[in-house]
Amino acid sequence: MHVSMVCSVCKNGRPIADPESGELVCSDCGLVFSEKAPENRAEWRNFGSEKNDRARTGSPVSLAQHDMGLNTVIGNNNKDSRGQNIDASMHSTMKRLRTYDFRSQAHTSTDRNLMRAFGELGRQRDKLGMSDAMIDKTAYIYRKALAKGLVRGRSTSAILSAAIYIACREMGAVRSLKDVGEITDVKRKVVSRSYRILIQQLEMIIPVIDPTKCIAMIANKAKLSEKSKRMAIDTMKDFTNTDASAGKRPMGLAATILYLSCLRNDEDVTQKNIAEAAGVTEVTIRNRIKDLKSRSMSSAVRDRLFP
DNA sequence: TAAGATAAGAGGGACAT
DNA sequence: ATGTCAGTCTTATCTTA
Repeated sequence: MHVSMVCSVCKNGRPIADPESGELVCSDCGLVFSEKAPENRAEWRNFGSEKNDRARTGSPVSLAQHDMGLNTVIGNNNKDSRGQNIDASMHSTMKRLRTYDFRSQAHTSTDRNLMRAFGELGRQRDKLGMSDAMIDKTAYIYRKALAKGLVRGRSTSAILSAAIYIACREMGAVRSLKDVGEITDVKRKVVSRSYRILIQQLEMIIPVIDPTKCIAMIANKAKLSEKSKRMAIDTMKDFTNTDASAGKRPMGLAATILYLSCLRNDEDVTQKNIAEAAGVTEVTIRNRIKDLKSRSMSSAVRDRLFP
C-alpha cells in the first residue's frame, strides 16, 4: 500500500512504526499516516460450499460498534436448512421473528446510546487523524463512562470528546483540549470539565504529555529550522522533572523555550508565529519568559536561554 | 511593526464556613 | 452546598523601541 513519505499535517515528520499500536505514525506530531486498509471487498474466490457467495465473513470485531460487531440477523430467503421453501404458516412466523430480532438489536437505552456515540465517533475520526487503536481506546473509555452512569445529564458529545482527548493523551499524540473541542464542536471548557470527571470517576492515570513532542509539533507547524528545534528540545530536557512547568500548560513552556532558541539562532520569528502554532497567546509566552528569568538555574542553561 | 505592560475577566482547585 | 482566595491563562488596549 502506498504511504506518503511526509506527514500531511505538519509537512515534516516521517512515518515511524509505533511499537504500541503497530501503526505508522508521524515522528513529529503523532498523526497516524496510514493503516492497513480493511479488506472489506468480496473474496475473489469462493472457499465455501454455497455457490456464488463470495462475501467476506464480516467486518473485524471492534469495540467501536454498539454490539462490538458481533450481531446476527435472521435471514430473509425463506428456505429451510435443506433449501426447500418453507410453508405459509412458517413464513409468517419467520416474518414476526425477524421483526422482533430487528427491534432487539438496539433495544436497550445503553445500546441506543452507544450507537449514537459511535456513529459520531466514526464521523470525527478522519478529522482528528485517529488510528484504529485510538478509536478502540476511545470506545472503551466511553463504554466505561456509560456503564458508570457518567453520561446521564451530560451530552453524549461532551463525554465522547473527553474520551477522545484521553485516548490521544494515552497514545502520546499531541492534541490539546482546544483541538479536540474545535473538531467535535464542543466548547473547550466542556471538554475539560468532562475530562476531569472521567479521570476522577474512572480513576484513570493519564500520562503527562511529553514536552519535547510539543516542541516538535510547534516547530513544524511554525516551519522553524531543525537547528532551533534541536536546541529547544535539548534545553527542555533540563526542565522536565523540575517544577518549572508545575501547574502550567506544557504548550506554554514549550513555545517559550522554542522562541528563545530561535532568538539565539537569529531565526526570523515573532512571538505571534509561535504562539499561534502552539495554541497559546503571546502574553503567555511573555509571562513564561519572565518566570524563567527569575528562576535559578545552572549558568550553562541560562546562557543558552538568554544570550 | 514587534514586543512589552497592564487590566479585566473566565474557569477551576483548595479550603473554610 | 456555597463563598472566598491565589494562581493561570486569555482578550483587549496602550505604549515603546
